[in-house]
Formats: sequence, C-alpha cells, structure tokens
Amino acid sequence: MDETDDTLMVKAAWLYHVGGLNQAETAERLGLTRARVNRLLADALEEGVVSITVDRQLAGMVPVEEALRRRFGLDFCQATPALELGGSDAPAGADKTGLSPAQKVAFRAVGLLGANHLRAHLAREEPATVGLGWGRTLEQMTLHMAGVSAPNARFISLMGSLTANSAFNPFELVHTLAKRTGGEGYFLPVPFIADTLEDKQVLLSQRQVAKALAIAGTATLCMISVGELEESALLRRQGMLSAADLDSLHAAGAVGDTNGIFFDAHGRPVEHPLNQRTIAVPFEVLRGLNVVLMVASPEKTRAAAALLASGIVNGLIIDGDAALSLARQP
Amino acid sequence: MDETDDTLMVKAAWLYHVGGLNQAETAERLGLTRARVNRLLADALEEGVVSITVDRQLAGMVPVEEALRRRFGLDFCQATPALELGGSDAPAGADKTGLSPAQKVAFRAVGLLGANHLRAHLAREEPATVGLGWGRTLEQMTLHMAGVSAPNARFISLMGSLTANSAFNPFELVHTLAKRTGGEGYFLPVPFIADTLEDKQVLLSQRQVAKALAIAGTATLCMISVGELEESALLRRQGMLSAADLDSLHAAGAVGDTNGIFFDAHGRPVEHPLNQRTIAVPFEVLRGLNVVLMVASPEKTRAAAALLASGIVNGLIIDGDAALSLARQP
DNA sequence: CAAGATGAATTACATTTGTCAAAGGACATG
DNA sequence: CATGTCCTTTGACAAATGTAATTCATCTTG
Repeated sequence: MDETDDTLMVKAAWLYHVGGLNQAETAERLGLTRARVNRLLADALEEGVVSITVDRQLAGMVPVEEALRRRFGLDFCQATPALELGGSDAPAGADKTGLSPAQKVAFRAVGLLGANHLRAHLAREEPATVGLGWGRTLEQMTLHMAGVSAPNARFISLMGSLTANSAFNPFELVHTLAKRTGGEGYFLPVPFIADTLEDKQVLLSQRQVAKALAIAGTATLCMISVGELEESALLRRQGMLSAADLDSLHAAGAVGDTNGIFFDAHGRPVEHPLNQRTIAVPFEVLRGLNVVLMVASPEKTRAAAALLASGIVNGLIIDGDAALSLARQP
Repeated sequence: MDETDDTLMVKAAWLYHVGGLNQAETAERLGLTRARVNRLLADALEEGVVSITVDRQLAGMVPVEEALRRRFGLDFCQATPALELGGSDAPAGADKTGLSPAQKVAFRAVGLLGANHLRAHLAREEPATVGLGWGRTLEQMTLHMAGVSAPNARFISLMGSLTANSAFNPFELVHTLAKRTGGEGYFLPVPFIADTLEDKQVLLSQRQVAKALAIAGTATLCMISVGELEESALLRRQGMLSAADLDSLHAAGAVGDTNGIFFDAHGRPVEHPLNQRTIAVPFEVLRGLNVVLMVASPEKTRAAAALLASGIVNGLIIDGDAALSLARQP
C-alpha cells in the first residue's frame, strides 16, 4: 500500500504542479476529495517528492561569497540572499522561541542550503560518515532532509549530550537524520560537560565512547555551527551555563563556542576549566576533517569570524545579512 | 535596473518559498505592495528563477520506460506519470482548441520533460545545434524554456513553413526558442509542401535554403513529434491537407507523419506525390542524427510505434498513458 | 460479536491568493 | 509644457487553499 500511496502522491503533484490543474480539478480527475488532494500535495512537499528551488545565482551574493571564500581560505562559501533589513524598520518582536521573524527565515534558509550540501555529499560519498554539531541551524537542516535515502551513511555527534531534551540537542539531531535517511546514528552517550576532570577520564574510557570518537575521526564531512557567548546564547538559555560561567569565560578571552568548545578571537580554545571538562571532538581532530560551518544570524558575526580564523573550517554556509556583515569587518 | 529587479524577485521568492512567509508578510518585509509581491512571485516562476520539480522516480513508470527503451533500441526513454483514466469517467469535453483537459495536461507534461532534456543538452553541448519539428507538444516545450541562456546555440527548423500562422508553426517555434535562450534561429523560408516537383527543385536551390539544410545536417540534437493521420490530425485541421489527400495517403499505406513526411506502419516513407513535394530534412539524414521523439497523447500510439520502428529515433519522451498503451501493443 | 480505533468523506469556515478596475505618478516624446 | 505611455499603488472582490469538526465506513482487537 505504501507503493500506491506514493504513486497517488506523484500523480496528484503532477496534475497540480505540471498539469496546471487546481486542487478541485485534480481531485475530480483522480476520484478523490479535494481535502485529500490538499493533504497529498502538502505531504509531497514535505517528503521531498516535490521540491521548490530558487536560483541563488541571481541574488547578487556571488561577489560576497567569493570574497569570504578567499579571505578565509575556504573550499566554498554559499550565502542566502541578503535582505538588508536595515535593522530598524523590521518587526523585532520575539516570540516564545526568542526568535524574531527575520531570524526564523535565516535559520530556515541556511538550514535548506545545509541540507542541499549534505544531500549532495551523501550522494557523492558512499559510504558517508557525517559528524554533527548541534543547534537550531542544524535542526532546521534535518527538517529539509526528507526523502533522502542513504542506508550506508553514518551520522555521529561531535559532542556529548545536553541535559535539556530539546529538538535540537545532539541526540535528537543524529537520531532524526539517521531515521530519515535510513542510515545509522551514533552519539556520545555522556554529558556534554563532565563534572570533574576525573569524571571526564572515566567517561572517555567507556568502550562506546571510545568507539564513537574513533568513528568521528574518520568523518567524511562535519557540519557544525557556532554560538556567540552572550546572555542570549542558546547554551545559557538552556541552562548549560551559569551567569558566573559566562563571566569567567569572558575573562579567559572566549568569544564563542562550537560543539561546546570555547575559543577566543583568533579561534583558539581558551584555557578554562570548562573547556577541559568538555567532552567533544577536539579542534586538532577537526582540523584534519572536512568541516562545514553553518551560520544563520548576523548576531554571530564575531564568533563566526573567530572560528573561521582558526583554520579548521573548510566550507561556509551563511545567512546573507551575516555574510555582508562579515565581509564588512576589517 | 534589471539587476535590481531580478534581485528583488529572488528576495521575494526566497522569503516566500524558503522562509515560509505569506505574500502579505513578504510584502511588508520588503516594503512592497502585496499585489507586487504576487506579481514578482508569478514572474519568478514564469522566468524559471523558481522551479518546481516532481520526482518521477516514484511514479512507477521505470519498468515501462525500460521496456520501451529496449524494445525500440533507444538511448533513453522518459515517461510522465500514468494517470490511467480508464477513458470512460474522464471529462471528455473538448474546448475550442479541440483538446480535452486530459490532453492538455499530457501536452504540458511532455513539454516539460522535453524542455528539461533540451536544457540539459544546451548545457552539455557547446555550441549546440538543435533541429526542430513542429506541433503543440514542441510549442509546450518552448513555454518551459524560460530562463535558459544559450547564446551560442542554433535552432533550426527541420521542415518548411505552414501557411497558417499559429503559435506552433515551425517559424514561431524556432523564433521563440532563439529569443528565449539568446541563441540564433534558422528556418526554411519556403512552404512546407511545394506545389509541383519543379517548384520544389527551385525552392531547394535557393542559397538560404541550402544553407539551412546544411546546418540541419550537423544538428547535435533533433526534437520532433509525430502526427497521426486522421480527420482530427493537426495538419488536416490547419487546412494543410484536404480530405482527398488524407484518403490517398491512407491508400498509399501511410499511418502518420513527422515533419510533414508521411510514413507507413514500418516507419518507411510512402510513395506518394505529397511526400515527393514535401520540403523537409529527409529520413536518411535524420538517421545519422541524435533524434528525440516527443509523444503527448495516447491517440498517437499507432503512428508513434511506426516511427519508432523506423529506427531513426534515439530517444523517447512520452505521456504515461501513451507509454502504457504502447507497451501493451504486441 | 461488540467496542474501539483508524482513516477517509463531507461539510463548513477562515485565510490566502489571484485578478481586476480605478487612480496616481514617473518619464519619454512631441 | 502638455500628452500619452508605462508602471505602480490601492482597494475590492472572487477564487482557491488550508484546516478543523463531524460523520461514516472499515478494520482491528478483545
């Protein structure tokens, strides 16, 4: 029956999108209810049977992309179209997720480009092993990965787990991707920050953990994001960091984090107790891997610039406004 | 200003399709009227800035395509999803164009696949020289070629002109394609059927005609369609054939035509005065070229089968129902 | 066999979208 | 400077779409 369902979906999508019929006509043609056709069409879009592509070439971002690519020695740089919101007249209202409408669009857009990149990688590299960070950008990426089959792919978290069980924690992320693509998911079954250095040693010595870290070291692609280190940072919001932690990290020169590793303005991990207790794939390992950074909001420009300066990043997928802001920096 | 306009279009399309905003929100965000956004979005789709793709893999036509491909020794065969209309309950009403709604969809769908094929060819082959037949299917193809740039491509008609100046005559077709892609258009500036054999010789000896025919002989791709030989045939409707012509062609064993050349059930040109006076690139030349046949309606199964049997066709793009009907034939 | 659960059809409604006519500039042309 | 053309805005409306509530039929399960 799954076969029939898919076929029906394609037929409806075909009549509607290609044939130019409306939903009522499509329904009549297929002997279905209009409501059902409506649902079929929504599902078709959802599952990737129907896909909508916007030509990025015409968005005028190519020069900016090229500038960033050269400046940071990247293999590639993709920017979403800039919307030049000026920042003043845009509705700044933040809802319960703490995101303004503008930010929401940015997350979706960068997530989509990231998904396209990942999809292409999965198609090219067989079998692929993909290391993953965490965050809202990465989560958005998973939402656009429907309908992609990669049974031999392996997805592995590059860091330990958060306690808060939100939809974008490392566990959920890896799990979702594995499920959607039919691949295998691995994650580090340990907290993201150990309580003490001794605890960290114990946790790292676990067979499962060692195995996962070994796999992460062979990743054919790593997709990570970056966090800025402010009160509004997700880590702070999720309660992973206290206000005191934040202050002491600032004092140590930290400007941002990736995978829970805090780094300074030059992208070097800072000397700090938290950093030493963090359980994640270290920078030295990432440096040898194919790392793609996703940046979805202009607020993260400083942290992104710092991470890019570290030299561990090979590819950049970035929101258009953030790209402009980054390109304007000295 | 063209630059700005395109950019605006991309921004609107991006916010709407990727960002998930509705037209009102998009308009507000860009400081435009909703009506303008509506137009921008329509234009974006029209011009190919935004494109909608339906995954044909899931339509269940692969086995049929493969069967046809093998049977007729083709390089490739693409079928649109079959809609299995049974033929009874489908609204058979024909409007002023003489097309049922079902046929309209078929034309659009095959036109789209043809356009995709042509687009891919233009991108791959540089410079491309494309020979073209005529008809509603080919016309539909041109409608889907917006936003494709191929300044070095040459489009050439494989046959003389029809007198009736409809949108799908050879002249219009070549002209439209050349204009849309920025390429060059050539056509045979002579009637499609000469009045006498002597006239034909005179017409063929014209320098322009000889030049055009020479170019046609070097085509990197030919896209043609097929006509069945009935009262309802387009040639008959356009007044190019009289009822008497039709009868005598039938008597000579003709079952269909392509580019105005009438052929029998084995795809061999028939011995007939009309065939001798037709001005078109002959089968012997087509046989050496890369010929793709587009078939957009189940009514044309017999003629299509005959033409495919001739061996001059290398690739087939066909309506799903026609494909099924063709595959069922002995 | 009865009861519940599932999924689709039907209906109704709110929102979104497409389109048109009228009115208001901007701009080129005479 | 007047005039006409072209494009945009505005407001309004009709059509299409998304969605929820309800009913109905079918299938599962006890």
